[in-house]
Amino acid sequence: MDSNTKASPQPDSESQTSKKRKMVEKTVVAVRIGENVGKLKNEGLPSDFWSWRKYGQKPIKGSPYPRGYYKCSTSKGCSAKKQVERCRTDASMLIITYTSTHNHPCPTTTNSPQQPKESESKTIQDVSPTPKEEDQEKIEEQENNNKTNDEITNEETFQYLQSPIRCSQDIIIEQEDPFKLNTEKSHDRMDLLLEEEPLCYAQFKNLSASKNEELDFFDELEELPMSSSFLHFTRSIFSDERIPVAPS
DNA sequence: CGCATTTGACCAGCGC
DNA sequence: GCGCTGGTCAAATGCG
Repeated sequence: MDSNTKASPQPDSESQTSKKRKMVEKTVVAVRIGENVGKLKNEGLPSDFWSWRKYGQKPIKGSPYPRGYYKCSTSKGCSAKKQVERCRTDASMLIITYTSTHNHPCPTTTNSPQQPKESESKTIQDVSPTPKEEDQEKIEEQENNNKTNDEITNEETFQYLQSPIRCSQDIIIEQEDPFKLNTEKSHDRMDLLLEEEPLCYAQFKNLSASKNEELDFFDELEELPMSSSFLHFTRSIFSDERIPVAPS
């Protein structure tokens, strides 16, 4: 687009090195879109704090659903990308793969026009003053390298993420292992799995009026938080308030 | 009119 | 070395 041309796909970051298709920093997120498919934009594609521009779509072999390619349009020079595809066996599951990192602060913290609600931003900042995916990537890198208590930390995070939103769907991810394949292949542990259950937000809203603004934020944007900021965010909120989720 | 999305083509890595 | 597949670009189209 801007600097990288088609003819010479200069790697945006060192992580991409020379190999185009090899071992880039990836963060995989599984999102359940459920009944909101028709309601959400882009077939229920949840976005995060950044705005994304779709630049391609390709049918993926072995999957009945195409994969969409998105670039971060929040900042012009941002090389952050994400790929969105549906789970082969469960159309209600979206698999979002984030690659590269944002080279700009999260728009949430900068009062972006996309984030009309200020209260949410404040909340996020409270939880994570520097919500950068970069941090997350680093953390994950450390976790990969140093499998000590860091791993435990990650497991805790994973549990935190799972706990409040877990329904019966976690089985799907356990069984359906588009990530596990990747994990086995690259012996790189799955960076992150976050299941999204929109119902949780609705229920959460009912249960916690004080969090109404945050819920309204997600509800309004229909977004799925996933990055480090939201790891903390989710942990902070959900771990303190274990909302029992009863899938209806 | 401007911007985002769609879609086909092209390029490059990877497996056989 | 060849073919396949994934990833990206860019023109065309649609929408606000």
